[in-house]
Amino acid sequence: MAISFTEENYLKVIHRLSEATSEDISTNAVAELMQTKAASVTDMLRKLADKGWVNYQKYQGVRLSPAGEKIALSIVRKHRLWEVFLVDKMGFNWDEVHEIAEQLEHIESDELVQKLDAYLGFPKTDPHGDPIPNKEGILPELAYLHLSDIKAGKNCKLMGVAQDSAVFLQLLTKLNLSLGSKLAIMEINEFDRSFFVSINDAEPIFISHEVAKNILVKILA
Amino acid sequence: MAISFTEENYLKVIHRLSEATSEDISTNAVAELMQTKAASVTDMLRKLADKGWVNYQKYQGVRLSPAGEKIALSIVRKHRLWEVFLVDKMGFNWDEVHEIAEQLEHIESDELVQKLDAYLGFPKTDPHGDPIPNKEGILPELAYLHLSDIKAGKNCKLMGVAQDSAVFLQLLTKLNLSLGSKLAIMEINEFDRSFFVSINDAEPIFISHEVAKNILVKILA
DNA sequence: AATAATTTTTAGATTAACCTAAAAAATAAA
DNA sequence: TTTATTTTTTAGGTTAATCTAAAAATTATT
Repeated sequence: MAISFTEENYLKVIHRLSEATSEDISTNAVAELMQTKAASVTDMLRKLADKGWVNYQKYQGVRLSPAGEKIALSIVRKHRLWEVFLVDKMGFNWDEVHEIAEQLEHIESDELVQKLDAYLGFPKTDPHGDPIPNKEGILPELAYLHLSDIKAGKNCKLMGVAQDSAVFLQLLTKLNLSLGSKLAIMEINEFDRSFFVSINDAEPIFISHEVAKNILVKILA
Repeated sequence: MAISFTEENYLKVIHRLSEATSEDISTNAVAELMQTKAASVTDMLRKLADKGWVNYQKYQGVRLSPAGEKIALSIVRKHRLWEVFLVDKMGFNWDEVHEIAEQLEHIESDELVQKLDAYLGFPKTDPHGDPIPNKEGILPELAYLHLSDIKAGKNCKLMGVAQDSAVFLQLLTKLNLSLGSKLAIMEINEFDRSFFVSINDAEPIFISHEVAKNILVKILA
């Protein structure tokens, strides 16, 4: 069954919201991420339900059906593979690729995706550390922790970010933080919950709680 | 001014038709290439004229304005660069890339186009021998001849094709013809105007006039 | 030059995706 | 448990791109 760019974007957004919760997704939540009005979302949800891609009962919220989940994952897969392409092959910075990948993710050609994957060396994550679903749509659960949840005294490694916005990524770059950076938490300030950390063994600096919340790490042994 | 995929496709089609003639382009000609109805074309031509991309007087046909020409050339540029990418980097055959490039040509990012161009080594032609317009939209005029116009006894080199359809390209591949192939015209049959040619010095074979018409060559000294 | 044939345009509808404003349902607060 | 608030849906419209059928203009043919 044919699918439009818009429908793909709705499925992607519902998928994204579903990752954060096991509850049904509200019309308003979808509207906000889609940058549209709730009334438009209601129309679209009915349509997506007719096509069998979501389960939707009015006033009860929405969740993806298995068919919808499969489509959403294939879009996420394409988005993240193209991001790897843009950074690794085209030389873009990690804060520059999101918008372009938003376009490229809609290119339709299974064969291209497969060849691209091979060309990139079957990457496991995108330039922000987000896992790339495989061909079967299986998304490896990477159980990373938010830096904001780590205790003082720990050493950890930056494995990903919880947000892809250009301003946030540019800030990380300014702080000399990128995938793989080593973080030694010297101190956490009670007052504003800011972190005093040494990055790659350099002089420690301050990182706001807001930033720490959006940094994903694993603790080093 | 914002432009839609559809508008881009209309400009591209008008550009393509304009290459073959200096006359104004008819509504019907556009309708045929756009696979749509003449009435729809009329609507769109008025809109494109309002936006300043074409010159259009009703019943008198249409031609691109300088602004429209610029847009059309940038789409052609992207289409051909992506085709090179698909063949050279992704390993597709020359008959497999047209449809995918039709999608990729609408990706919006000047920076990506520039980086892609560099990554591909600033190619001068696409995998079918068609010239790639440069950043300024200047399209080198490659004055190739149709094989059907060459006299018996001549030696020439295959420089391009006048048609990108998969069936045609697959036939060429079957005949062992590709960009750069050497063609020695042994004989031209008066009856059906078919060509008896030796390809890369192999045993001569027959090529129909229809095929010869769509092969672009330059004569070897 | 008049008629026939073809091409192009207009008129009026349709579909997808969106909107605003009002009504209905669900949830929270008094 | 009523009342107030918030969320969601319905109703009715808009815009872009398309369509069919009919009218108008152009071109070709006697």
